[in-house]
Amino acid sequence: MSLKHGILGLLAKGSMTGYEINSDFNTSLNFMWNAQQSQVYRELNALEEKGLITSTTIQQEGRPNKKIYSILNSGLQELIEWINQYEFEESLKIRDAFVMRIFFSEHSDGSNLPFALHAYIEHHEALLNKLIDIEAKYIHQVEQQSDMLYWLISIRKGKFTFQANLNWARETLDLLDQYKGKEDVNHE
Amino acid sequence: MSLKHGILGLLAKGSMTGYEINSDFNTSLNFMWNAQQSQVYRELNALEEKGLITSTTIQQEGRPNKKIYSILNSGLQELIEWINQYEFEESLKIRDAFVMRIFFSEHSDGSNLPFALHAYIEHHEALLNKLIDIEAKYIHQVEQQSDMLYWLISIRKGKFTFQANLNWARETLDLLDQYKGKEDVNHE
DNA sequence: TGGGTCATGTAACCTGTTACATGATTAG
DNA sequence: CTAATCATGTAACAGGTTACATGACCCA
Repeated sequence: MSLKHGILGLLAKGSMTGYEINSDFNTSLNFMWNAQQSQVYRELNALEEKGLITSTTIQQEGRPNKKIYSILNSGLQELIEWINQYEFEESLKIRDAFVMRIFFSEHSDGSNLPFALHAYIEHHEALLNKLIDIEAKYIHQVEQQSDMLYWLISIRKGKFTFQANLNWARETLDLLDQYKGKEDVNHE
Repeated sequence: MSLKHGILGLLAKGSMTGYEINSDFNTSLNFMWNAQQSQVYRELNALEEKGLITSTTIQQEGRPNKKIYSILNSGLQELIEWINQYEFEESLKIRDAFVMRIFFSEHSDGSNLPFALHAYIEHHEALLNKLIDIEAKYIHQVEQQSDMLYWLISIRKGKFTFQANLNWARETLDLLDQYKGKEDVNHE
Protein backbone atom coordinates (compact mmCIF):
# COMPACT_ATOMS: atom_id res chain seq x y z
CA MET A 1 0.00 0.00 0.00
CA SER A 2 2.86 2.43 0.56
CA LEU A 3 5.60 1.51 -1.82
CA LYS A 4 3.69 3.93 -4.00
CA HIS A 5 4.17 6.74 -1.51
CA GLY A 6 7.75 5.78 -0.85
CA ILE A 7 8.50 6.25 -4.53
CA LEU A 8 6.57 9.52 -4.67
CA GLY A 9 8.51 10.71 -1.62
CA LEU A 10 11.85 9.90 -3.18
CA LEU A 11 10.90 11.59 -6.45
CA ALA A 12 9.73 14.64 -4.48
CA LYS A 13 13.32 14.98 -3.24
CA GLY A 14 14.62 14.81 -6.82
CA SER A 15 14.19 13.04 -10.14
CA MET A 16 15.80 9.66 -10.46
CA THR A 17 15.76 6.28 -12.23
CA GLY A 18 14.09 3.09 -11.12
CA TYR A 19 17.50 1.65 -10.50
CA GLU A 20 18.37 4.43 -8.06
CA ILE A 21 15.02 4.19 -6.28
CA ASN A 22 15.58 0.50 -5.80
CA SER A 23 19.09 1.08 -4.46
CA ASP A 24 17.83 3.61 -1.94
CA PHE A 25 15.24 1.22 -0.54
CA ASN A 26 17.87 -1.45 -0.15
CA THR A 27 20.59 0.69 1.41
CA SER A 28 19.98 4.04 3.09
CA LEU A 29 16.25 3.47 3.62
CA ASN A 30 16.54 -0.16 4.67
CA PHE A 31 15.55 0.63 8.27
CA MET A 32 12.14 1.99 7.21
CA TRP A 33 11.20 0.31 3.95
CA ASN A 34 12.35 -2.37 1.55
CA ALA A 35 11.24 -3.39 -1.90
CA GLN A 36 11.95 -5.85 -4.62
CA GLN A 37 13.45 -4.53 -7.84
CA SER A 38 10.67 -5.98 -9.97
CA GLN A 39 8.14 -4.33 -7.71
CA VAL A 40 9.73 -0.91 -8.16
CA TYR A 41 9.59 -1.09 -11.96
CA ARG A 42 5.99 -2.31 -11.87
CA GLU A 43 4.96 0.48 -9.51
CA LEU A 44 6.71 3.12 -11.61
CA ASN A 45 4.67 2.02 -14.61
CA ALA A 46 1.48 2.18 -12.58
CA LEU A 47 2.29 5.66 -11.26
CA GLU A 48 3.05 6.93 -14.72
CA GLU A 49 -0.21 5.50 -16.09
CA LYS A 50 -2.11 7.25 -13.31
CA GLY A 51 -0.42 10.51 -14.26
CA LEU A 52 1.36 11.05 -10.94
CA ILE A 53 4.87 10.93 -12.40
CA THR A 54 6.55 11.32 -15.84
CA SER A 55 9.73 10.00 -17.35
CA THR A 56 12.27 11.11 -19.92
CA THR A 57 14.54 8.63 -21.60
CA ILE A 58 18.26 9.22 -21.89
CA GLN A 59 20.10 7.32 -24.60
CA GLN A 60 23.09 5.33 -23.44
CA GLU A 61 25.60 3.10 -25.12
CA GLY A 62 26.52 -0.33 -23.90
CA ARG A 63 23.70 -0.46 -21.35
CA PRO A 64 19.92 0.04 -21.29
CA ASN A 65 18.70 3.59 -21.77
CA LYS A 66 18.08 5.49 -18.56
CA LYS A 67 14.51 6.43 -17.72
CA ILE A 68 14.56 9.37 -15.35
CA TYR A 69 11.31 9.75 -13.44
CA SER A 70 9.99 13.04 -12.07
CA ILE A 71 7.04 13.76 -9.83
CA LEU A 72 4.08 15.75 -11.15
CA ASN A 73 1.85 18.11 -9.15
CA SER A 74 -0.85 15.48 -8.83
CA GLY A 75 1.77 13.13 -7.41
CA LEU A 76 2.98 15.67 -4.89
CA GLN A 77 -0.64 16.28 -3.86
CA GLU A 78 -1.20 12.57 -3.34
CA LEU A 79 2.03 12.33 -1.32
CA ILE A 80 1.13 15.22 0.96
CA GLU A 81 -2.33 13.82 1.67
CA TRP A 82 -0.81 10.49 2.53
CA ILE A 83 1.80 11.99 4.86
CA ASN A 84 -0.76 14.06 6.75
CA GLN A 85 -2.71 11.00 7.76
CA TYR A 86 0.16 9.90 10.04
CA GLU A 87 -1.41 6.51 10.70
CA PHE A 88 0.66 4.29 12.91
CA GLU A 89 -1.43 1.13 13.30
CA GLU A 90 0.01 -0.08 10.02
CA SER A 91 3.47 -0.06 11.55
CA LEU A 92 2.34 -2.68 14.06
CA LYS A 93 1.81 -5.40 11.52
CA ILE A 94 4.77 -7.27 12.85
CA ARG A 95 5.99 -10.38 11.10
CA ASP A 96 9.18 -11.56 12.72
CA ALA A 97 9.88 -15.12 11.67
CA PHE A 98 13.11 -15.31 13.68
CA VAL A 99 11.25 -14.72 16.94
CA MET A 100 8.50 -17.09 15.86
CA ARG A 101 11.07 -19.84 15.28
CA ILE A 102 12.33 -19.30 18.81
CA PHE A 103 8.82 -19.23 20.23
CA PHE A 104 8.21 -22.72 18.81
CA SER A 105 11.67 -24.02 19.70
CA GLU A 106 10.45 -26.49 22.29
CA HIS A 107 10.09 -28.79 19.26
CA SER A 108 13.75 -28.36 18.31
CA ASP A 109 16.97 -29.28 20.08
CA GLY A 110 17.92 -25.61 19.79
CA SER A 111 21.54 -26.41 19.01
CA ASN A 112 21.65 -24.02 16.03
CA LEU A 113 20.18 -21.11 17.95
CA PRO A 114 23.36 -19.72 19.57
CA PHE A 115 25.11 -19.55 16.19
CA ALA A 116 22.14 -17.79 14.69
CA LEU A 117 22.11 -15.31 17.56
CA HIS A 118 25.80 -14.54 17.08
CA ALA A 119 25.18 -13.88 13.40
CA TYR A 120 22.17 -11.76 14.31
CA ILE A 121 24.30 -9.72 16.70
CA GLU A 122 27.07 -9.16 14.17
CA HIS A 123 24.58 -8.14 11.54
CA HIS A 124 22.81 -5.68 13.81
CA GLU A 125 26.07 -4.24 15.07
CA ALA A 126 26.99 -3.45 11.49
CA LEU A 127 23.60 -1.87 10.81
CA LEU A 128 23.76 0.17 14.00
CA ASN A 129 27.31 1.35 13.35
CA LYS A 130 26.35 2.48 9.89
CA LEU A 131 23.57 4.63 11.32
CA ILE A 132 25.83 5.98 14.07
CA ASP A 133 28.36 7.07 11.45
CA ILE A 134 25.73 8.69 9.26
CA GLU A 135 24.20 10.53 12.19
CA ALA A 136 27.59 11.83 13.32
CA LYS A 137 28.39 13.02 9.82
CA TYR A 138 25.24 15.05 9.22
CA ILE A 139 24.03 15.96 12.71
CA HIS A 140 25.49 19.48 12.54
CA GLN A 141 23.34 20.27 9.49
CA VAL A 142 20.14 19.71 11.43
CA GLU A 143 20.34 23.15 13.00
CA GLN A 144 20.49 24.86 9.63
CA GLN A 145 18.25 22.82 7.36
CA SER A 146 14.67 22.26 8.47
CA ASP A 147 14.12 19.08 6.43
CA MET A 148 17.06 17.51 8.27
CA LEU A 149 15.02 17.32 11.48
CA TYR A 150 12.73 14.70 9.92
CA TRP A 151 15.75 12.89 8.60
CA LEU A 152 17.25 12.84 12.12
CA ILE A 153 14.04 11.53 13.67
CA SER A 154 13.90 8.74 11.11
CA ILE A 155 17.43 7.54 11.50
CA ARG A 156 17.09 7.66 15.27
CA LYS A 157 14.15 5.28 14.89
CA GLY A 158 16.49 2.93 13.09
CA LYS A 159 19.09 3.28 15.83
CA PHE A 160 16.59 2.60 18.63
CA THR A 161 15.29 -0.44 16.81
CA PHE A 162 18.66 -1.97 16.03
CA GLN A 163 19.94 -1.25 19.54
CA ALA A 164 16.89 -2.93 21.08
CA ASN A 165 17.39 -5.95 18.83
CA LEU A 166 21.04 -6.15 19.89
CA ASN A 167 20.22 -5.87 23.58
CA TRP A 168 17.63 -8.59 23.24
CA ALA A 169 19.92 -10.94 21.35
CA ARG A 170 22.71 -10.52 23.90
CA GLU A 171 20.35 -11.10 26.80
CA THR A 172 19.02 -14.17 25.02
CA LEU A 173 22.48 -15.68 24.73
CA ASP A 174 22.93 -15.12 28.47
CA LEU A 175 19.57 -16.68 29.26
CA LEU A 176 20.37 -19.74 27.16
CA ASP A 177 23.71 -20.09 28.94
CA GLN A 178 22.19 -19.81 32.40
CA TYR A 179 19.48 -22.28 31.53
CA LYS A 180 21.90 -24.72 29.99
CA GLY A 181 23.90 -24.58 33.21
CA LYS A 182 20.84 -25.42 35.28
CA GLU A 183 19.83 -28.31 33.05
CA ASP A 184 23.30 -29.84 33.31
CA VAL A 185 23.10 -29.68 37.10
CA ASN A 186 19.68 -31.33 37.07
CA HIS A 187 20.99 -34.20 35.01
CA GLU A 188 23.89 -34.94 37.37
CA MET B 1 6.12 -17.67 3.68
CA SER B 2 5.73 -18.42 7.37
CA LEU B 3 2.08 -18.14 8.22
CA LYS B 4 2.19 -21.80 7.32
CA HIS B 5 4.75 -22.50 10.03
CA GLY B 6 3.01 -20.25 12.51
CA ILE B 7 -0.12 -22.35 12.14
CA LEU B 8 1.86 -25.61 12.38
CA GLY B 9 3.55 -24.28 15.51
CA LEU B 10 0.26 -23.43 17.18
CA LEU B 11 -1.24 -26.80 16.27
CA ALA B 12 1.88 -28.49 17.66
CA LYS B 13 1.01 -26.98 21.04
CA GLY B 14 -2.55 -28.31 20.78
CA SER B 15 -5.47 -28.85 18.42
CA MET B 16 -7.65 -25.85 17.73
CA THR B 17 -10.06 -24.19 15.30
CA GLY B 18 -9.29 -21.62 12.63
CA TYR B 19 -11.11 -19.08 14.70
CA GLU B 20 -8.81 -19.66 17.67
CA ILE B 21 -5.68 -19.60 15.52
CA ASN B 22 -6.77 -16.29 14.10
CA SER B 23 -7.46 -14.91 17.57
CA ASP B 24 -4.02 -15.93 18.80
CA PHE B 25 -2.26 -14.13 15.95
CA ASN B 26 -4.21 -11.01 16.67
CA THR B 27 -3.82 -10.98 20.46
CA SER B 28 -1.14 -12.90 22.34
CA LEU B 29 1.14 -13.36 19.33
CA ASN B 30 0.68 -9.87 17.92
CA PHE B 31 4.25 -8.90 18.77
CA MET B 32 5.72 -11.59 16.53
CA TRP B 33 3.16 -12.32 13.80
CA ASN B 34 -0.17 -11.16 12.48
CA ALA B 35 -2.56 -12.57 9.93
CA GLN B 36 -5.83 -11.87 8.24
CA GLN B 37 -8.76 -14.13 9.08
CA SER B 38 -9.35 -15.04 5.44
CA GLN B 39 -5.70 -15.92 5.11
CA VAL B 40 -5.84 -18.33 8.05
CA TYR B 41 -8.78 -20.27 6.60
CA ARG B 42 -7.13 -20.39 3.18
CA GLU B 43 -3.86 -21.65 4.66
CA LEU B 44 -5.62 -24.29 6.77
CA ASN B 45 -7.20 -25.69 3.60
CA ALA B 46 -3.83 -25.73 1.88
CA LEU B 47 -2.15 -27.48 4.81
CA GLU B 48 -4.87 -30.11 4.97
CA GLU B 49 -4.60 -30.75 1.23
CA LYS B 50 -0.86 -31.23 1.59
CA GLY B 51 -1.48 -33.75 4.36
CA LEU B 52 0.30 -31.83 7.11
CA ILE B 53 -2.79 -31.42 9.30
CA THR B 54 -6.28 -33.02 9.70
CA SER B 55 -9.58 -31.78 10.96
CA THR B 56 -12.62 -33.22 12.69
CA THR B 57 -15.94 -31.44 12.57
CA ILE B 58 -17.99 -30.88 15.70
CA GLN B 59 -21.70 -30.28 15.26
CA GLN B 60 -23.04 -27.14 16.87
CA GLU B 61 -26.42 -25.53 17.08
CA GLY B 62 -27.06 -21.91 16.28
CA ARG B 63 -23.61 -21.30 14.88
CA PRO B 64 -21.34 -22.86 12.24
CA ASN B 65 -19.90 -26.27 13.02
CA LYS B 66 -16.46 -26.22 14.60
CA LYS B 67 -13.58 -27.65 12.63
CA ILE B 68 -10.86 -28.66 15.02
CA TYR B 69 -7.49 -28.98 13.34
CA SER B 70 -4.66 -31.23 14.53
CA ILE B 71 -1.08 -31.53 13.35
CA LEU B 72 0.13 -34.75 11.70
CA ASN B 73 3.62 -36.23 11.90
CA SER B 74 4.52 -34.87 8.48
CA GLY B 75 3.48 -31.42 9.69
CA LEU B 76 5.58 -31.67 12.83
CA GLN B 77 8.52 -32.75 10.69
CA GLU B 78 8.08 -29.76 8.42
CA LEU B 79 7.82 -27.45 11.44
CA ILE B 80 10.99 -28.78 13.05
CA GLU B 81 12.98 -28.40 9.84
CA TRP B 82 11.79 -24.83 9.50
CA ILE B 83 12.66 -23.95 13.09
CA ASN B 84 16.17 -25.36 12.84
CA GLN B 85 17.05 -23.03 10.01
CA TYR B 86 16.93 -20.04 12.38
CA GLU B 87 17.22 -17.52 9.56
CA PHE B 88 17.11 -13.93 10.68
CA GLU B 89 17.52 -11.93 7.45
CA GLU B 90 13.80 -12.27 6.89
CA SER B 91 13.16 -10.38 10.11
CA LEU B 92 14.93 -7.36 8.62
CA LYS B 93 12.39 -6.78 5.89
CA ILE B 94 11.22 -3.66 7.62
CA ARG B 95 8.19 -1.79 6.30
CA ASP B 96 7.32 1.01 8.68
CA ALA B 97 4.99 3.46 6.98
CA PHE B 98 4.74 5.71 10.05
CA VAL B 99 8.48 6.40 9.99
CA MET B 100 8.38 6.82 6.23
CA ARG B 101 5.66 9.46 6.55
CA ILE B 102 7.89 11.34 8.98
CA PHE B 103 10.91 10.94 6.74
CA PHE B 104 9.03 12.71 3.93
CA SER B 105 7.44 15.31 6.21
CA GLU B 106 9.33 18.25 4.77
CA HIS B 107 6.44 18.30 2.27
CA SER B 108 3.85 18.60 5.05
CA ASP B 109 3.21 21.29 7.64
CA GLY B 110 3.62 18.54 10.22
CA SER B 111 0.81 19.90 12.37
CA ASN B 112 -0.81 16.46 12.78
CA LEU B 113 2.39 14.76 13.82
CA PRO B 114 2.37 15.54 17.56
CA PHE B 115 -1.18 14.16 17.92
CA ALA B 116 -0.16 11.03 16.06
CA LEU B 117 2.87 10.62 18.32
CA HIS B 118 0.74 10.94 21.44
CA ALA B 119 -1.58 8.24 20.12
CA TYR B 120 1.45 6.13 19.21
CA ILE B 121 2.78 6.48 22.74
CA GLU B 122 -0.53 5.57 24.37
CA HIS B 123 -0.89 2.57 22.13
CA HIS B 124 2.62 1.30 22.81
CA GLU B 125 2.28 1.88 26.53
CA ALA B 126 -0.77 -0.36 26.51
CA LEU B 127 1.05 -3.03 24.51
CA LEU B 128 4.08 -2.86 26.77
CA ASN B 129 2.03 -3.01 29.96
CA LYS B 130 0.21 -6.05 28.69
CA LEU B 131 3.52 -7.84 28.16
CA ILE B 132 4.86 -6.72 31.53
CA ASP B 133 1.78 -8.17 33.24
CA ILE B 134 2.00 -11.43 31.35
CA GLU B 135 5.70 -11.80 32.10
CA ALA B 136 5.14 -11.14 35.82
CA LYS B 137 2.35 -13.69 35.93
CA TYR B 138 4.25 -16.59 34.38
CA ILE B 139 7.91 -15.82 35.07
CA HIS B 140 8.09 -18.21 38.04
CA GLN B 141 7.13 -21.14 35.79
CA VAL B 142 10.21 -20.67 33.65
CA GLU B 143 12.40 -22.46 36.17
CA GLN B 144 10.24 -25.57 36.09
CA GLN B 145 9.05 -25.88 32.49
CA SER B 146 11.68 -25.99 29.79
CA ASP B 147 9.40 -24.74 26.98
CA MET B 148 8.72 -21.60 29.03
CA LEU B 149 12.29 -20.38 28.38
CA TYR B 150 11.49 -19.89 24.70
CA TRP B 151 8.25 -18.22 25.62
CA LEU B 152 10.16 -15.83 27.92
CA ILE B 153 12.70 -14.99 25.23
CA SER B 154 9.90 -14.22 22.79
CA ILE B 155 7.90 -11.95 25.01
CA ARG B 156 11.07 -10.14 26.03
CA LYS B 157 11.62 -9.43 22.34
CA GLY B 158 8.21 -7.79 22.30
CA LYS B 159 9.05 -5.77 25.41
CA PHE B 160 12.36 -4.54 24.02
CA THR B 161 10.70 -3.55 20.77
CA PHE B 162 7.77 -1.70 22.31
CA GLN B 163 10.03 0.01 24.84
CA ALA B 164 12.35 1.20 22.06
CA ASN B 165 9.38 2.52 20.09
CA LEU B 166 8.16 4.38 23.16
CA ASN B 167 11.56 5.89 23.88
CA TRP B 168 11.85 7.00 20.29
CA ALA B 169 8.38 8.56 20.19
CA ARG B 170 8.99 10.48 23.43
CA GLU B 171 12.33 11.74 22.21
CA THR B 172 10.72 12.76 18.94
CA LEU B 173 8.13 14.89 20.74
CA ASP B 174 10.98 16.59 22.60
CA LEU B 175 12.91 17.18 19.40
CA LEU B 176 9.87 18.69 17.72
CA ASP B 177 9.33 20.98 20.71
CA GLN B 178 12.94 22.12 20.81
CA TYR B 179 12.99 22.73 17.11
CA LYS B 180 9.69 24.59 17.13
CA GLY B 181 11.14 26.80 19.86
CA LYS B 182 14.16 27.66 17.73
CA GLU B 183 12.07 28.43 14.66
CA ASP B 184 9.90 30.83 16.65
CA VAL B 185 13.00 32.65 17.88
CA ASN B 186 14.35 32.92 14.32
CA HIS B 187 11.12 34.47 13.12
CA GLU B 188 11.18 37.23 15.79
C1' DT C 1 -31.38 -2.57 20.72
C1' DG C 2 -26.80 -2.35 19.61
C1' DG C 3 -22.28 -4.19 19.85
C1' DG C 4 -19.13 -7.96 20.88
C1' DT C 5 -18.12 -12.95 20.53
C1' DC C 6 -18.39 -17.24 18.28
C1' DA C 7 -17.70 -19.50 13.74
C1' DT C 8 -17.41 -20.47 9.06
C1' DG C 9 -16.29 -19.31 4.35
C1' DT C 10 -15.60 -16.95 -0.63
C1' DA C 11 -14.16 -13.46 -4.25
C1' DA C 12 -11.61 -9.96 -6.11
C1' DC C 13 -7.91 -7.47 -5.92
C1' DC C 14 -3.36 -5.75 -4.52
C1' DT C 15 1.36 -6.51 -3.08
C1' DG C 16 5.55 -9.17 -2.64
C1' DT C 17 8.85 -12.88 -4.10
C1' DT C 18 11.66 -15.56 -7.17
C1' DA C 19 13.59 -16.38 -11.24
C1' DC C 20 14.67 -15.36 -15.79
C1' DA C 21 16.86 -12.46 -19.60
C1' DT C 22 20.60 -9.28 -21.44
C1' DG C 23 25.09 -7.16 -21.59
C1' DA C 24 28.85 -3.54 -21.28
C1' DT C 25 31.93 -1.27 -17.96
C1' DT C 26 34.84 -0.90 -14.02
C1' DA C 27 37.49 -2.03 -9.91
C1' DG C 28 40.29 -5.21 -7.45
C1' DC D 1 39.70 -12.99 -14.49
C1' DT D 2 35.94 -12.42 -11.64
C1' DA D 3 32.64 -9.95 -9.16
C1' DA D 4 30.18 -5.83 -8.65
C1' DT D 5 27.78 -2.05 -10.71
C1' DC D 6 24.82 -0.05 -13.97
C1' DA D 7 20.21 -0.55 -16.12
C1' DT D 8 16.18 -2.27 -17.99
C1' DG D 9 12.32 -5.39 -18.05
C1' DT D 10 8.82 -9.76 -17.83
C1' DA D 11 6.35 -13.96 -16.01
C1' DA D 12 4.54 -16.87 -12.70
C1' DC D 13 3.39 -17.61 -8.42
C1' DA D 14 2.76 -16.78 -3.37
C1' DG D 15 1.02 -14.08 0.19
C1' DG D 16 -1.77 -10.24 2.10
C1' DT D 17 -5.92 -7.08 2.22
C1' DT D 18 -10.70 -5.76 1.95
C1' DA D 19 -15.19 -6.70 1.61
C1' DC D 20 -19.03 -9.59 1.51
C1' DA D 21 -22.22 -13.24 3.47
C1' DT D 22 -24.72 -15.57 7.44
C1' DG D 23 -26.62 -15.93 12.04
C1' DA D 24 -27.34 -17.07 16.97
C1' DC D 25 -26.07 -15.86 21.58
C1' DC D 26 -24.97 -12.78 25.39
C1' DC D 27 -24.28 -8.59 27.91
C1' DA D 28 -25.25 -3.83 29.09
